Amino acid sequence: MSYKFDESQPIYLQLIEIFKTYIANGAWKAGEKIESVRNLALDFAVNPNTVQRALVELENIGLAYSQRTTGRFITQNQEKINNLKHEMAENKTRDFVIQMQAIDIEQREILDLVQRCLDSEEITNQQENH
Amino acid sequence: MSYKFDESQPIYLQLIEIFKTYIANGAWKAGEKIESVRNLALDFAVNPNTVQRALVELENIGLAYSQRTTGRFITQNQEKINNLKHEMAENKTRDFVIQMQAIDIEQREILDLVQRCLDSEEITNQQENH
DNA sequence: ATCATTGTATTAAGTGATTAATACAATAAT
DNA sequence: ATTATTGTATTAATCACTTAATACAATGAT
Repeated sequence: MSYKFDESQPIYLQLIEIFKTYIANGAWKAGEKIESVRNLALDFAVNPNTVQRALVELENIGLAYSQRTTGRFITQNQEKINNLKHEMAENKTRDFVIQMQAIDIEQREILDLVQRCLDSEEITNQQENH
Repeated sequence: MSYKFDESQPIYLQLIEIFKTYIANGAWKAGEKIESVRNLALDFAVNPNTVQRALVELENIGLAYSQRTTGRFITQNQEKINNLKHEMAENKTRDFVIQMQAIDIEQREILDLVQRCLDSEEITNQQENH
């Protein structure tokens, strides 16, 4: 696995975002057991304490739960996962729009840029499928 | 002025982003003198050293220059400012699209979310104009 | 000429994130 | 029963960011 972290932000915050992304996109499914703290630490090449800190946050927001010696699991509440996905999507969209308006990009231009970016990504994906 | 900083990221990096935004949206115009390090530090309620660090970075990327005791100025190269704006817009768009695809949002849904967000922002702006 | 303001530099201290090295308790596997 | 693995907790050390308190040199304003 491995991962390139952004040096400008604490790793545990980036891990939270990564784990939430895994849950939102279905890589980690409802009720599924996730890797142990120690294995995740090996995968991401960070200290187990740093992984632990991120996972505790996942529990605090109800996305995971741990059984002392059995392991850690994703919430079995599928609706909670659906909500997570929708909230992440809306938050990211709002942040994006606010940032674009802050640098004085017009509405039509914002939509055009997104459309153009999606088109170029699509071509990339097609190439990868060959 | 004042500002609420994100605790998850170094302030000097956030200042760089803020200053670049000022240049991109025209709040700080080409050739214009900008406030002194000490005044900016007061405005943003941070240490002068932190402002200095951000401004040095602005110089390193050619967006500003300083005259030892006269003050600091925005680049007089308007094209460089135009390029900054375009690059910021494209980078933010690419980051946004990649993040949305990471949480498995379809292309049409991405565009719909942006459109819906723009619509709601527009209503807000209209209300503010009364 | 004098003084205030400018960018710049230096040193020290404090804070938070991270790593490191352990240790403990509970359960599953053997 | 024994062993390995699990989440969890603790303590110390390191590093980067930030603040703080200065100081210096050059220029504009008076």
